[in-house]
Amino acid sequence: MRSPTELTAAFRHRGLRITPQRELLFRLLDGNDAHPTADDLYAVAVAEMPSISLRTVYQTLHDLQAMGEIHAVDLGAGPIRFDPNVEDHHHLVCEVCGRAEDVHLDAGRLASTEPVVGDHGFEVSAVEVIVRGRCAACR
Amino acid sequence: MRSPTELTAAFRHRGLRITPQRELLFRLLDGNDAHPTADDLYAVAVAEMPSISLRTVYQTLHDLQAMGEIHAVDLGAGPIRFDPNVEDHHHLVCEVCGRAEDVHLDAGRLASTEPVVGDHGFEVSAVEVIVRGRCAACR
DNA sequence: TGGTTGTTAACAAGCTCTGCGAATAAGGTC
DNA sequence: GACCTTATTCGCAGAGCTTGTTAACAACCA
Repeated sequence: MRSPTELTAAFRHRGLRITPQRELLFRLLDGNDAHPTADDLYAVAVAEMPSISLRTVYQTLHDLQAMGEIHAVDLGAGPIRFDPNVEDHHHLVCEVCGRAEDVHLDAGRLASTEPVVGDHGFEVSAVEVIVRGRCAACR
Repeated sequence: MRSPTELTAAFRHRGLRITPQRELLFRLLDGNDAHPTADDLYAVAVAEMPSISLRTVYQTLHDLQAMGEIHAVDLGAGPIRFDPNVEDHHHLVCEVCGRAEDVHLDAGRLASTEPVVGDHGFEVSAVEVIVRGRCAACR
């Protein structure tokens, strides 16, 4: 995800308006590597802006997702997480505490899935890897 | 998943009872590679046994899952799918029609994620790969 | 400043899945 | 085969997450 300042420009460029709610969410997401859920973000946002609604959080997250600024990640354990890191990376998910960490798997290694997939006549657009296990803290 | 006959024995062995509902679901899952949802299975089951309830379908799927006979797969698109194929494999998901196909990625290739993961102090129990794209029919 | 139009908040509802309890039926025993 | 014990089923209510709807509101432009 780009910086809040750049996002502001990008939204304006698309004819979208900049509201205090959106600015707040831009800030909360900026550099956030905690893989928060919509509800997580809402909880933090509401502390700063009591009038903000959960609906607006979802709305803004969808807008950002549509612009490719964030990714929605379904880790198969509860609600969808949002990830402002759109670089090529994957996730380690702790089966005990549920926390997710980023992991950078060798792209070349995964790229070699393509010939295999080719046999299926599949046109690949993305490869997601979820590594499940127990994190250092939970062992 | 083992055959319906073997499952019957396995359930009995565990002190679980064999009911017509369970027998029906064993049959519907046997060799089923369509990655059905609980509701999919219910729809087919109800055609044959109008009195069966969705609740029972979920219940039986959980039982089978607890016995390791099937896997629950969250493809990040709608409800959970159930997969009687518990061999080591991964999934291709079509972003257009939503269908899922099995794909056998080279295990050795994925196993080499372990040293990378090791840096995080993570104890790996499973690696799930979802390949997204468009299937042959949807291109 | 005023008008236009995108945004917000609140509420209701959809969808998937689970908890609960009474009625039912499987499987063992006599 | 009848009976008893106990697992199972069914139906419904409800939790949890997410989205649709709409009137009031506010950002932006002229």
